[in-house]
Amino acid sequence: MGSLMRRPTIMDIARAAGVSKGAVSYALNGRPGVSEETRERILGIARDLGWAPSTTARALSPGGRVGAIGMVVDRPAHALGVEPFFTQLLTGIETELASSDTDLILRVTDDAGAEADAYRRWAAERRVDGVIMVDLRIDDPRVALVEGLALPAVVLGGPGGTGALPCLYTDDASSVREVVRYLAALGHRRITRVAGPAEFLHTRDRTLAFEEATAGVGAAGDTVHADYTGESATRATRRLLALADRPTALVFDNDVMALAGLGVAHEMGVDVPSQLSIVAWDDSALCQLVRPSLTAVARDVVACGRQVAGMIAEAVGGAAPRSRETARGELQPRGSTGPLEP
Amino acid sequence: MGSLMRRPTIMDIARAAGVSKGAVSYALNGRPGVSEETRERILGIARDLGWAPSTTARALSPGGRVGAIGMVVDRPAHALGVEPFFTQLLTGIETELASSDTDLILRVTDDAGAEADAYRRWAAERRVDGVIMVDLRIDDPRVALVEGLALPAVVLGGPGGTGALPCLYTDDASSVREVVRYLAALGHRRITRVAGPAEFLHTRDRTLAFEEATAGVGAAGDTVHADYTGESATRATRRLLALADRPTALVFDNDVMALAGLGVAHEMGVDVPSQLSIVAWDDSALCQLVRPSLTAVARDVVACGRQVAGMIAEAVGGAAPRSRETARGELQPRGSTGPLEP
DNA sequence: CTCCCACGCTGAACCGGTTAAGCGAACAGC
DNA sequence: GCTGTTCGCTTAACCGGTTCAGCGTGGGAG
Repeated sequence: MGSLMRRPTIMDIARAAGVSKGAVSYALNGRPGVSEETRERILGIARDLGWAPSTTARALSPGGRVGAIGMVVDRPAHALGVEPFFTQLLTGIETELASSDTDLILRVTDDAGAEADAYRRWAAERRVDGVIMVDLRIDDPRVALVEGLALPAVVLGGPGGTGALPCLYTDDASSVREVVRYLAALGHRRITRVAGPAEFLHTRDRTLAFEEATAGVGAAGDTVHADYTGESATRATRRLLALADRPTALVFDNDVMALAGLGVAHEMGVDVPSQLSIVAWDDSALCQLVRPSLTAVARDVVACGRQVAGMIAEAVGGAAPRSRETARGELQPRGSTGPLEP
Repeated sequence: MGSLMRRPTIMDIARAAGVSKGAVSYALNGRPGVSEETRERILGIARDLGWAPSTTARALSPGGRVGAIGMVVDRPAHALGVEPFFTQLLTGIETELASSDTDLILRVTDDAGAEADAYRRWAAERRVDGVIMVDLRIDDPRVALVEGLALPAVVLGGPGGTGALPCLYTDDASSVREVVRYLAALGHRRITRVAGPAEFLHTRDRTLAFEEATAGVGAAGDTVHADYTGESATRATRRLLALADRPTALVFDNDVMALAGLGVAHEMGVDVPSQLSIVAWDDSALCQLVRPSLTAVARDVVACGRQVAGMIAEAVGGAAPRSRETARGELQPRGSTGPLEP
């Protein structure tokens, strides 16, 4: 009864029950091969002994799971530093994975080559059962790579451009329309969007929808690109607000950039919202802490994380990959938007 | 060759080289037991075949590395959502681990029991080579648990209260003194600190240092506790600013709470900095994006992450555990602090 | 020439599970 | 009463590595 007891194995259970190793395995996995009576007895002993399966050993048998999902986040460190989106996504994924005793292996890289290497290594070493892919790019080479590795995967993004991989997508276009109509109704006719990097698929989708929607309400709808960091948004906003016919409304592709934009407006003496309206794409606590509070397109990112984790669990289980749609973002009007007051 | 080649095992290498399984193992692990010539040949074949070790199999036999470090973050989801600290730490850890092909296994839980379970399971199944412990509490039971599990570990926090575990600590006390002297020099005599949860060790250390420092300059130095979220700080700040003799300076234990405090001041018509000075403990891009920009105690959290990852790598390698000190936080004066103007 | 040891390698056990094959007993069908 | 089947379990191989004991060989020392 020492302090450093070896943890029980199925062999220990077998000895205690007076049966063979195999019988214990059948019993514990709910498979036929043992009588109901013996099964009960074995389960009881396992419980008494505090037995827990060794995923490591299980993974070794053909077709076994290793009990881990991989995710690579390929963003420059400074971009990741402040963005709530990522942390919220992580939280959602974790809560879902925890329920099935699955670990998340996370890798943060700052170049695409390292990301590809991670997938290759994970597949070769059987370190993960599947991967979650985020930040889908246009013609993303990772899709073919992961398909080639025969690694179960779910893409957060799309639809489209994900090959045969199932994806979890959002109807960004309708949220874009909602935002544009809302701003148009407030009287705005020069609306500029400070978007994320052009290579992201969802950036392009939003841009197309934005152009269509602004044209639809007879407004000028330009898009400039930044990289999700506050600094990049600060530069872009300074330039935009210095224009002769500066926009009267700005839509930022994330909350950090919107925050930066608000700061620049303040610094340049442009009042929000009487002279400039600001909309943030992702909502987070930040948007409500700042004054004026930021009107935002709120998505339940935590729920997204849960969903995508559920999907990868299914895919790992061998289910047919079926793409799903998340709840679309909803506009949360707050203090940073309003009618123009000359 | 076929599209779906089974990945090579050491047995395949052994066959190709005409030697035994054991010899291949010795050769690949750089251990004595094979001639230099044979080793070269085996390594060449392994390279040609594209062999990669199966961590799963390796973990099964006693004494092998699995190439993964575990970290549990036990904070309520909403608290984690916005805080840059965590993401920056993660980034630092990752950059360091990536250089040694080590994976990070991350678990986000919201109760201490689940955290303990994670350590136990990881240790029992040999899923990780070591763990990084954050958010050290007073009389933290995790220390004894992890020591008992004989799991290599490094604590981010301390010094003190970490038993025999090595830790990476910061001299918070001197930063506290710097902040208090700075505020006192500006004329502040009622300084209140909105701290993190009282159960964290670093919270207590800062509180003690704060009481001493404020007493030293003849100022009133109260501490109230919040939970690092914007909401909790909003409530606390509203209460504090409504007091008859309200504080003239507030020190918040993280950037998100400082942001919330700034919002409340604005909402209550208290001008920052002419009527109220605000200091944020951790610095981040947020502090510079907001107006007025927030005076902050800047620590290089990314560097902390790198350091702690380096330390756990050492500990896993069997090196003697030696605690280290990180660079202390430096005060970054910005727009949110200034002399009182009646 | 002999003895001993170091070297380089082999064979087999082992880690903790899963699973196919086999086997005796009970039981049903004809 | 004999055959065939099903049930309940055992045996043993297997997953992909690591590691220890053993063994033949060659070389140096005496």
